Amino acid sequence: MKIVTWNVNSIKARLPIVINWLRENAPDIVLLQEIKCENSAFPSEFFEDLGYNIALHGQKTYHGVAILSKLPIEDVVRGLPDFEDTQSRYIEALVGSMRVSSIYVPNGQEVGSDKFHYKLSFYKKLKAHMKKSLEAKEIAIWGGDYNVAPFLADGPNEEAFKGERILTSQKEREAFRELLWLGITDAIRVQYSEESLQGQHLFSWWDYRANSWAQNKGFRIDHLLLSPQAADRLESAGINSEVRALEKASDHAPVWIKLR
DNA sequence: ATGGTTGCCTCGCAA
Repeated sequence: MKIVTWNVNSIKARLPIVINWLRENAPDIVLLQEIKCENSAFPSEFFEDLGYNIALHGQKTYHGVAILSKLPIEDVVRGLPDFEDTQSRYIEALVGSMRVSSIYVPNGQEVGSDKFHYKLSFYKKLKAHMKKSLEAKEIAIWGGDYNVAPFLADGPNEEAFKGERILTSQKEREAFRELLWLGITDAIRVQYSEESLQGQHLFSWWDYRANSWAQNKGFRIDHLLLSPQAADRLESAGINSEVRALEKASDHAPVWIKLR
């Protein structure tokens, strides 16, 4: 069972790249973020042709999340429960015996700004929802763009973690780690420890600006978080960073896991 | 370094 999360930064702009990647990698479940279109504008037929069922929580111009699955999709939840939000950032569904979520956490723009506080409140509600979900003892996978680089190995250098920068500030990293403290597993980090050679520079996002990709100045901000029942079945995990080098690439690469 | 680039029913905004 292969599951991937990918912030595509507009599904319409990314359609050929995404379709090709799905054809070559054939994941069973695809969690998309930043589709940047309303449900009615989503190019569903291209994905249906590849055998995917589709659940959408879209929005025009900004945000928008989706779940694609070769197995039937049931019990769809749109929007983070108990969180008033005009932005489409959360969708959850039952796929077979698995509960899967596609999450686009607010960027926060600047530490201390209104958007930053919105980001922290999103995290607070996400934590509450995850805590409740864990009680069901299901195989649960929360994948998405968390807009936080949790550990020092998840950025280009120590400098990137100094001061109060967005993606790496103390408050953001703590908000993310609080999810882990619930008993949740960060799939990439459990496969590749911070100390290991392979664990270095496992980035999922490179800014379009400042020649970040060419210099490999990226961050690991896209994560697949697993309930204990899912973590017990974790076989392998990885990031397809080579996709970032393609013409017209998203600024994010796909992050995947295989579960037994 | 407050720049840089990309996408959007765009001429500013969010990332």
